[in-house]
Amino acid sequence: MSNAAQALELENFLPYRLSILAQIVSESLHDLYAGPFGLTVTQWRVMAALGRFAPLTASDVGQRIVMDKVAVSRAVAGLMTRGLVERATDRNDRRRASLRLSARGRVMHARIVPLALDYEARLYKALSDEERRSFDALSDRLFSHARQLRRAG
Amino acid sequence: MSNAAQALELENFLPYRLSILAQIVSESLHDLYAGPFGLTVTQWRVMAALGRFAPLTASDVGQRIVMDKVAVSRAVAGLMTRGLVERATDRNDRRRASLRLSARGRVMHARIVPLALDYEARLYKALSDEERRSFDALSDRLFSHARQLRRAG
DNA sequence: ACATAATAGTTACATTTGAAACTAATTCAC
DNA sequence: GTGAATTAGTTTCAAATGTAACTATTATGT
Repeated sequence: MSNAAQALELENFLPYRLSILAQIVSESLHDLYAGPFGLTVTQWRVMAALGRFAPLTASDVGQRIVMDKVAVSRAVAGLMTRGLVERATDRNDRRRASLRLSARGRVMHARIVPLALDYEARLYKALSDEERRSFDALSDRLFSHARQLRRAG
Repeated sequence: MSNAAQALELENFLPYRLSILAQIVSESLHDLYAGPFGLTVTQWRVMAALGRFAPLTASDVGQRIVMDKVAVSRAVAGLMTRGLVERATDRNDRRRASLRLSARGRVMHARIVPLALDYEARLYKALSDEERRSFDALSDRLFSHARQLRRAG
């Protein structure tokens, strides 16, 4: 058993590598919709969630996109101000309100989705089809495992 | 050529998946050193860079850990206040200052590194050795490619 | 039925972060 | 050598974010 101190090689350290990869990808994507459409990252994610699963309550949105309720509330407020999202209070439970994209919101969503998918496609060109499937599977396993570790402490 | 609108499935969308994976890993790691040692993510990264490559200028640190100079400046200020980092102005170019961990900083660094490596090891248990090598290689390719795409626009 | 607790969502306050302006020192052009 | 442009790093101000407290409504226990 060696007692030599292990070195932390930041450039090979998985958490660090994941962080900078996610960061550069997120920034690249942000470039596509921030300028032209004036959306923040959180606003775009809310729109993406509503575009796919509406109607959703704010809590549902938060669960979908792993974002706390305050962040969702603020993003929704901004989207409502711009008329991109509509809210309707639930008749049976007036604490809840279901959210959906407005007509304008759907138009914007329909413009952004192809840009986002195109960027994803260009990114995936770094990998062959088989490599892509492999990466997706492995990253899923890492995610599930990271979540377990977090719960376990 | 299909003209059917493609759907954006957030849960399968690579940028989104990378984002939440990096986030949960980063938060888990943060739990290890934030409470016990009172460091922010950026402060810890600066310490990690200095622990491995010192002496470095603030700009060098920024390049190593992909962080802008304002963030580095603030992290270093905090670390200096706590006596964890030392600064020495360059004699030949007094704009520059070389940074290194202080004795206290080295002690703290030496305590955190094993915790970080242990977390990484536990995380990697989700994968076999071969899968790990595969994931590392593929994520490297994605990173390089993402950087190229970013430059290209 | 009534008090207590729980849930959905918002608001307020403090901290963090980012962009741009700024200071100081050095290099470059001529 | 002098003025303009660069570079290193800090400060300033505004925007974004997190935590905790808050409002309103519904559910629960007795």
